[in-house]
Amino acid sequence: MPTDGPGSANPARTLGLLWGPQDRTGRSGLSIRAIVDAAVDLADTQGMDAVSMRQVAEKLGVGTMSLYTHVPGKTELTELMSDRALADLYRDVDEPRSQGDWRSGMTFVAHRNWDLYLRHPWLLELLGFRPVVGPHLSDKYEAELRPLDGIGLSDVEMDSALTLVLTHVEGAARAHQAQIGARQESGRTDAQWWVQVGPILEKVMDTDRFPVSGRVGSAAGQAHQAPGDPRHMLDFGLARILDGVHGLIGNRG
Amino acid sequence: MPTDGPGSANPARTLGLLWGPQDRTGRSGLSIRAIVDAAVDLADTQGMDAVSMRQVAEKLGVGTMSLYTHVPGKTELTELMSDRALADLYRDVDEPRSQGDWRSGMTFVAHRNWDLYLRHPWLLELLGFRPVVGPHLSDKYEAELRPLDGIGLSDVEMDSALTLVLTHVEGAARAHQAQIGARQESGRTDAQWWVQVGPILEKVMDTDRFPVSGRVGSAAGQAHQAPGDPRHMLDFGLARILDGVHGLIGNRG
DNA sequence: GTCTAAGCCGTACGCTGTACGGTACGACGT
DNA sequence: ACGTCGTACCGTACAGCGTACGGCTTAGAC
Repeated sequence: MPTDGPGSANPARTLGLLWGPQDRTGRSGLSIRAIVDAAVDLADTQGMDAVSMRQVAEKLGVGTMSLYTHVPGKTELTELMSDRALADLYRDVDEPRSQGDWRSGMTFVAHRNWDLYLRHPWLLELLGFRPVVGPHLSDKYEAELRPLDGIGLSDVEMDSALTLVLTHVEGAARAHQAQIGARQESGRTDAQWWVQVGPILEKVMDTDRFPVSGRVGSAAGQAHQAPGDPRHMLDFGLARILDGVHGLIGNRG
Repeated sequence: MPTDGPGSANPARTLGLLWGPQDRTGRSGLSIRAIVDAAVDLADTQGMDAVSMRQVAEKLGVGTMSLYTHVPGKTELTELMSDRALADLYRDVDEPRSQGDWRSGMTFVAHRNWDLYLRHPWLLELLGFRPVVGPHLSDKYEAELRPLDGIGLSDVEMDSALTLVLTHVEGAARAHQAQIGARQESGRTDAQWWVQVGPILEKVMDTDRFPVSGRVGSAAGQAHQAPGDPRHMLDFGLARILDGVHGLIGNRG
């Protein structure tokens, strides 16, 4: 019985919680929705580490164990959180309707997901487990597939292409979050980090052993003033990926 | 002071540990290398959750607090682990030398990283923080840049392209690990999961509201017999990405 | 009014990382 | 050979975690 990391032991139970009514309140006003909202708020403001059953309960003015009346455990709570986080940004399925070409549509999708991760960075810590198919994720999936519909991809290719874009954004967001986190932990900006660490690395990495990476690493470091630039990474990768998808269409004739 | 999540508060200290001598042993045979090896072995066989200071110490037949003589804390230990994990696969910098075209070279790089994550899945849990620039990562960076050298990319583009490929592989590996983890947690295969959950989803997702995703999701589910196919995801994405990079070269003339 | 089910929650257990202070040993100066 | 000192080692303790268990309290059915 792991104490950490989401991943419901009983998917059916979680599905019931996700799709069922979440507003049924008990006699102290407690409800699934209230619990999840409190947890999300805690995660947004103080990070996922602050989301403990004790702290969520305290925020609600309720005993710790009362939460277990409504939620089977922390695993399920985090799964509910990850669906709730999508509620803000994907309320209207129809918004990015088929206006414009597919490329600008997918760019919109990518930036929307980027914003999502900026707003709820803790989502990155919950990902990487069996996808939680909640109502809001379904809306999201529908909305994000539409730009790819009818442009010459097979159904399976549509799914693959979307997954590719979403995975890329997730990776870029993870890199971005890495910078933020490390920055405020060390109290140093990236530029300062580069100034401090750069010389050490140059000393330890003799150019004989690292001819290519010495040159390239310096160039990239100079260009970004940091060990990496997630925002540039997002745009560069998205451009290459969309080019690749374009080629997939073209080759069909 | 966070109790969880790597990210050294003192990067210089970690750098010293990474690049300095790790074999200096005390009077009970304890050394940085021994500690890190024990931790890696624990993570490989029982997952990252099993890597606690107490368990590592017990595995070494040593008191828990003795570890702190050699390692400042768990944060630094995990950083040392992530560099050590690269040791097996990237011992020889020169192996994937400029034989063959760049495309097959990068395919080799991608599969090598895929293998890395299969062998040490816990690496995925440590990523997403400031990159730990250890000696083995430096070897890796050098080796992986070489296929891209001299094919018409700028230095910054070389770095971007490599990052793109590596991020993609990481995402695919994360999806793969999600399947593994959830599978052995629920005791169900993906096919069984699909059989169990599929009907529930079809009932709850009326086709009026989800016209595109209903069709595409079914097709993808049928094709993969699972909510996703990480291995297919790896190949499909890599092909699109390399096509995109090829286009970047071609456009230059 | 009574009974029952469900909501609420205090306590306790085993786990975590690590601060602190004490012990014991290896090396070195004399 | 002997005292001294730095350092390796480690026992204990503390705050925090998820949650099992059992008891209390209350709303609703009859």
